[in-house]
Amino acid sequence: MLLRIDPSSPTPLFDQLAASIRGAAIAGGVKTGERLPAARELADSLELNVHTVLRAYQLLRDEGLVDLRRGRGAIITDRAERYSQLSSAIGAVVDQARTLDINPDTVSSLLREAFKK
Amino acid sequence: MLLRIDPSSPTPLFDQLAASIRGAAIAGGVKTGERLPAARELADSLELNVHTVLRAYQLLRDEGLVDLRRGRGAIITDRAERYSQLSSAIGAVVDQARTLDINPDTVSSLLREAFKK
DNA sequence: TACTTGTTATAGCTGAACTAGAACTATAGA
DNA sequence: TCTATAGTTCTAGTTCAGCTATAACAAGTA
Repeated sequence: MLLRIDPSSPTPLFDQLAASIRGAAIAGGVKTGERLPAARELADSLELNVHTVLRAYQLLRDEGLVDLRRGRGAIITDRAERYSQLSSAIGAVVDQARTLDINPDTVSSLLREAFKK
Repeated sequence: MLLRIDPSSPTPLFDQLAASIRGAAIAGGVKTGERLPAARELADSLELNVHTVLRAYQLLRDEGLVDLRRGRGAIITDRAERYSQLSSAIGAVVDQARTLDINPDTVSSLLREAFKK
C-alpha cells in the first residue's frame, strides 16, 4: 500500500492520509478484512504524530470504511466496494470539468452546493 | 439574489459567500453582465467584514466567474454557463452517493483524489 | 500475565480565518 | 475636471483548527 503525504499541501495531513487509504482501498491495494499498520508504526514511517494518524483512522471509522478497536488495530470493511461504484460517475465529472477548464476547488464547491439541495 | 451565510459552519465565510454567488449565477439569479453589490455594501447587509467579502470576490475573479475592477465593482462573466453544463454530471454523482449512503465530505475527497490522476 | 494498540487528557506552537481601521488608486459619472 | 465610487494594499489584533509531544489508561491478543 502506497501512502503519500505532502506536508506543504494546504490540505490537513489527517485528510490526506485518510484520502490516501481510501484510494488504496478502492484501487485494491488494501482488501476487505486486511489490517492497516498500527497507528504508532504508521506515524513513525510517515514522520507524523500518532494523533494525526489516529485522527485519520477515526475519520475512516466514522464513514464506515474501517473497523477500529483497541488491541486489534484498524481493519478494512467491505465499504470500499461502494466507493468503487461511485468511480465512474466521479470520473465523468472530472473529465467534463477538465474539458470546461473548471478547477478542482470550484468543482468541489459546486458538488457540496448540489448536496444541499 | 439570495445569499445565505452560516457563521457557525466550519466552512470559511468567504468560501460560503463565493459558493452562494456561484449558485445564484447558475440558477439564473444573477445573469451575465450583471453587477454584484459593492463589497462594503454587501458586507453591511450580511454583517461581515469588507475584507471577507472582497476575498470571496477575488476567489470568483481567480476562477473567472467575475470581472473585478476598481470603481466599477464585480461583474458576472459568461463563465456561469460552463458551470451549468457540469450540473447534470454532478447531479448524477450526488444521486448515486445518496443511494450508496456516502456522505458529502467523503465524495468531495474522492473527487479530489480523482483529479490527481 | 505481558504486549499490543486504540482512547483520552493536557499543553504548547503555528498559521489560517476573520475583524478593524486607514490610506491609496483606477474608474464612472456629473 | 471634480467628485464619489469601489476595489487594492497594509498593518494589526483575536480566535480557532491543525499538529506535535507526553503520558496515563483500557480493551484485546498471545
